[in-house]
Amino acid sequence: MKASTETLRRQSRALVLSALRTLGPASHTDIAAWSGLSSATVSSITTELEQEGILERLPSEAGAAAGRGRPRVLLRHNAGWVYIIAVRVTSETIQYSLVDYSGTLKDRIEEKRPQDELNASAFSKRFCASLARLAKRSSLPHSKISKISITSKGLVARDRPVLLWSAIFGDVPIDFEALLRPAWQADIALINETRFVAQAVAERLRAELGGESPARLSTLSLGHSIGLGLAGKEKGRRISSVALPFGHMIHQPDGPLCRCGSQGCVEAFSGFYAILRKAFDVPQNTIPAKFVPLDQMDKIAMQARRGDRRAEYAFRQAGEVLGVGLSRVFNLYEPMPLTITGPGIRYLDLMLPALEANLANNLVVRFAGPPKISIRDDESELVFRGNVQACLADLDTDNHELNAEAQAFLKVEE
Amino acid sequence: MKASTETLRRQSRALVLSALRTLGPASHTDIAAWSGLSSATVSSITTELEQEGILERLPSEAGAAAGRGRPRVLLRHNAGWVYIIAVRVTSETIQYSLVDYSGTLKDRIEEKRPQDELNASAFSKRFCASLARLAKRSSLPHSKISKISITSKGLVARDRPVLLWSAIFGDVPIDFEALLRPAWQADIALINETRFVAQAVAERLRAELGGESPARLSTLSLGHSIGLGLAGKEKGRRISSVALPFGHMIHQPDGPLCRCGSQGCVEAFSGFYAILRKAFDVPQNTIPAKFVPLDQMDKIAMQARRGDRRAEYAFRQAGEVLGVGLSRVFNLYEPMPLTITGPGIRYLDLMLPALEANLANNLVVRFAGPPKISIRDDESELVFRGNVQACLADLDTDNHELNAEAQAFLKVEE
DNA sequence: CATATTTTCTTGCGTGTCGAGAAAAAGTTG
DNA sequence: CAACTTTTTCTCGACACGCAAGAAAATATG
Repeated sequence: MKASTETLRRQSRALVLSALRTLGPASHTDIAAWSGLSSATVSSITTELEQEGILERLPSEAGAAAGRGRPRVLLRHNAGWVYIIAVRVTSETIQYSLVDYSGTLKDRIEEKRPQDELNASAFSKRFCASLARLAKRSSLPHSKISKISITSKGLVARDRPVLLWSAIFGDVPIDFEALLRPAWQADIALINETRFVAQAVAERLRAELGGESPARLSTLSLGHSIGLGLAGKEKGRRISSVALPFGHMIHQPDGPLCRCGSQGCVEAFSGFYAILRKAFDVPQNTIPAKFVPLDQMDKIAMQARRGDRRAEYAFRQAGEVLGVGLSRVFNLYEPMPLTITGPGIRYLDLMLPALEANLANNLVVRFAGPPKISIRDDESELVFRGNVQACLADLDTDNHELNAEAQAFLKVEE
Repeated sequence: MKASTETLRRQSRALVLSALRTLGPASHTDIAAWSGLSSATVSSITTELEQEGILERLPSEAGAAAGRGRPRVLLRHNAGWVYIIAVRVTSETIQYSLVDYSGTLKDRIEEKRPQDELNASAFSKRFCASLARLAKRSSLPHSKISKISITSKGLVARDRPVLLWSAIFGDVPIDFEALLRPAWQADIALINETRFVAQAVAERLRAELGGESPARLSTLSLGHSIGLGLAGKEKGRRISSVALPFGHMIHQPDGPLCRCGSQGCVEAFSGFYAILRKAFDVPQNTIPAKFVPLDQMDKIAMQARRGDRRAEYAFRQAGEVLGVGLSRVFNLYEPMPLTITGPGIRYLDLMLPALEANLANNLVVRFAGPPKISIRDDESELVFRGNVQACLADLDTDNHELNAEAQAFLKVEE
């Protein structure tokens, strides 16, 4: 709505910071060239940011490739300006990562989740303790942590960091805001992890292909549960992403029972437990297993590859349902490239033909042509990177309120 | 990305114009209060816009409710500044509406489509002729028409005004850009009509409820085919909307044959022809009828209400499929209020219970609660109003390039 | 040590928004 | 009818932003 001259400055500042994120350490002229801003504007903004402590000058260019003229002054994010903590919660482990403002991983705690800890309050208690330990270990005051971004599977509220439904705690909600606010001033975010897979893949593609990267892309995560992420280039060079609760989209109203209590969700056809259930011909409304060991899945896959009809059909059906589901998504959004990740890619040979066939059987996909499908086996890394990239982009865009105290401090100094 | 001081002016100008759209004729102070801009800025912008001929002063306030102080100078859009033509193409009729810049309908041509005109080139020829006639009748030069916005059902390309697939012409595309560019300089847009139903409903709700209006809403159009529109409040007070090709989302991969050639589309269960086919127990892969007279549908409905099992089931299944389909959409976006329009609302009593039951059976909808459903019987009016509102909002936002010649003209005058 | 080269930094200008107050145009009151 | 009040419009000076151009800085080269 109303935009003032300060809005303009904000945008330009964000643009400068964004230039440094994608270029790495860079000089005035580099930033000006990349951003389209004039050299004068960049100069004014960088000195401002430098005084505020957000940027710092690189110690000097070591003379190596110095060239002829006045030596360039390289700028970069001041790593110690603020920190973020990226947490990844999976059903097996929790990973707490401390990351500085330049995006470098400083410290990490990984803990196994006891498989019998089905109690939300025990989980919460340990969660808080580990978080505190991580900050303490680097002797960082809590005020230096500007964002705690938690990723998980399951259903996440849109507007609050609340886990509404998860495979482990079911309908017992976990409110991370209520949990962490007492001890932390940081921004607290809870995001479905598949979103960040999409974010990371899109970010990487943009870095590689530049303007040629696709306007939108999707990522599918296969495992115990099914996740779908979408990423798109918004105006202003930023990449935005969402996670869709694809796993709990109804595929067939009277279908097999899902962990969420509904019948016929995509997950109830294509999740590991669903494939297991089908392969062993267990009744379709049996309450699903919470965990399926990978080697058990491997065994079924082996049977399928050897020609066992039942096992083969279990995987094929999983692929079919994914294909139809994706065709629905692409129908509503638009056909876009697909990247598949997660432990389930080990069985992709058993699912992909059915997936592709069903994906193509749709008016919109027929017109746009079949989307490119690619596979990545580093889901964990992608989730982490995507999370960090999104957090840092957030900070770059609106580090203005946050730093009010720092700015006041500077004013006094003058 | 890069924003300059001119960007700022653009935005402020758009804000002023947008204030006048929602307030009607208004004074400086009104505009300043509504927009948050200062009185000085508004003054500078309005005199600018007035000189360019975009705004005009209202002839004086007739002294009636004049009040005490200096009399207000009311401003409004200069109706004759530019014109738009809004065209609505349905399978039965084509409606061409000439609308001035203030949003007033100036002239309209309605023509029946010959039911045997299945030839795209005959259609195209008549289309061009009628459009030319409309402009000529008001003796407007083509250059005064700044936008021709066509609405239709069927599959529309995202980035070009091309009708890719339609019930009548099938896969024979109609490229309105190629068709109209020779004779018109106007912007040419082709949009699925359900989008504008959503736009109009959202716009109306905002006018009635102000900030209390829902952030998002959906509209479902029932008839020969099925349409779904979504509208949402974007930042900057504007309402944005999309039409989703909901009718051709696959409901069931091996389901009945759809007019589009796929099997199991939503339309193939819930469109009029699908209900007819089911009620008469015609084989599900029979090539669907292109038109179903309303009185024939009425007859089936009558039978269903009297207890005919087969007819009743045909409608119930249509409702079920719509409900499951909507649950999928709400799962991917978010649950939101639903407005149902179109000729099919006459049979809603036969479909609504099944629709509601299936809509609720979903994890996401279960958490958000069942969406409010309302019914409107003025689809035609909504499509028209939504189209006009969207066009005018577009013009208000970027009438800057368009008016380059007018501005040059003014420069010479000075 | 002067010159070429490259980058950084500064100055002046045009444009945008805003606050405050002057000017305008009525009604109100003695 | 003239002075006063009220309400709105309009103008002016101050300040912020971005930009083009050129001055200044810092180095390599001959």
